[in-house]
Amino acid sequence: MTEAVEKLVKKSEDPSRWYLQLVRMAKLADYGPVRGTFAIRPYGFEIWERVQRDLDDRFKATGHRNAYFPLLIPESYLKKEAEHVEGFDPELAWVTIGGREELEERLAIRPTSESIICDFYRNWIQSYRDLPILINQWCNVLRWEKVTRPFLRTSEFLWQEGHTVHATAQEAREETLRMLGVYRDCFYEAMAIPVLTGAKSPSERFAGAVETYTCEGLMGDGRALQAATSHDLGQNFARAFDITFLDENQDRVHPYQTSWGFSTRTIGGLILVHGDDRGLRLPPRIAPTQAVIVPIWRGKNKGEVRREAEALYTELKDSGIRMEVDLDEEHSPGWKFNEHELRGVPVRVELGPRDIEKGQAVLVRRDTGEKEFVGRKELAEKLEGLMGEIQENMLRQAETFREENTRRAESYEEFKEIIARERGFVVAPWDGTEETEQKIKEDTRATIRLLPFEREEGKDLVSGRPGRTAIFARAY
RNA sequence: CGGGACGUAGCGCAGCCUGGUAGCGCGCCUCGUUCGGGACGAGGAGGUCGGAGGUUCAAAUCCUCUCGUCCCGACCA
Repeated sequence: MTEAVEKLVKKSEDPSRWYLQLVRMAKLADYGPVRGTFAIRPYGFEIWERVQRDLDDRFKATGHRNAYFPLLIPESYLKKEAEHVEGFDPELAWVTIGGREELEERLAIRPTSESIICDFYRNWIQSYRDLPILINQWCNVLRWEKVTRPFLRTSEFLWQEGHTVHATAQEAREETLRMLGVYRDCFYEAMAIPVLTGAKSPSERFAGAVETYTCEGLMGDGRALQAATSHDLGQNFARAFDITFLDENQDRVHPYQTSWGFSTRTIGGLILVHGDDRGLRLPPRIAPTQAVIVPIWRGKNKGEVRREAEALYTELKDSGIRMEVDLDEEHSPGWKFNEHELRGVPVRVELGPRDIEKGQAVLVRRDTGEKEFVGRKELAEKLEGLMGEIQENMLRQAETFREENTRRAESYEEFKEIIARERGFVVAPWDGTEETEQKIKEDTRATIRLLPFEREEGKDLVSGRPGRTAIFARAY
């Protein structure tokens, strides 16, 4: 390897620096002038578009429709739900001047849209016949963050927020869990990230929610990432915003609401879960380019190789694979190999004079590095099959990693040692009190990531009191 | 928001201590030779030294403030 390749620090040596370098070298994002603002560059945005499309299809399939709500939220709206303001107050950015006039009431740039959406919903909902309301919004939000990193924590970020309204508590709860499942499927099937799902502890709940459910992924450095959340809001917001409807019995009652969100943070998760020392690795389902053809030519046969590469490109593209052909004449094949590996392209197709002679091409998998010679006629079919295989293998690799890094702690000593030494997920009983949760956090910096749905009883490692199993980790 | 480090060409850095005409590597542009794991030669372009104020005949260099970045902690998708 040459020194240029070694410019990317090893993931295992300095994960933090590796991440920042990779984001810039792979042209995913670039820093903005204001703290926490970033430009998502075309390659990064294409990944987001793929994820977005996958999720959006799933939302539509479960009966949701998209809409758009205002960016600016009057202060008085935010204040209506007490817990909600308190939760977001430290992170708000305010608009106080419009044109040249000082505003009578300052306007918050949305950190999330519950409050302003509820204000609309109050007017839109009169009767049980208006329910359920199943609306999703794709937008940007702003939270004044102190410590930021591209994708993982940015002041402004892109996301999707679903806001639904239901006649009964039961329906709202079902919706909350349904959307958690939708996220889970997207992570597993599209992003090849094996997330764990479960409920949050009360202290980690969304401000204003009755219950928060989460998808938690385990990153390559053993830290957990909250990747998407789904909230059962109960009647909290309906009461605060005075949303009511007449039910079948002619009684005026408050409806039940949910909200759920998934953000560009997941791109950070994708990088951390799948990336390696050579750079990014993208699952085929969301890779903007699924296979790249690198022609290898010599002076005398350049024209021929070039023509063959172009023909192969057209042929494979027509068979439905997202192809790219790298006809750049300034760089050597070796340079291109490294470049496309850095970008995480799932398969490289090498085509040189020897291959043309033999009527074949060389396929190299990004996930395993395996090299294979394939006859020209079988190429399209082979590639198509490879996409599925790579997708599956990447999920399997991530799953294996997660399993190897999920440990049961039998004593508090052991718990502390695991967090200090290996990190990863630690499974241990919790007595349900905030005191023990807080103590563990102070001692180890690990927090409860989730309470699994499968209830398991046990004795709390700190207090000795009876409790249920929780999953702990140090989080991003 | 605390503790530490750092802002000099697109990227990585030297110069600062001891003030005196801004440098190196990579990248970029042109031409030629190359091309199966980051090719080579020759020419060339590019910086109000993060910003503001101060000290000085003179500031990248000294002082003050400010903005930003990174690492380690407290809060969050």
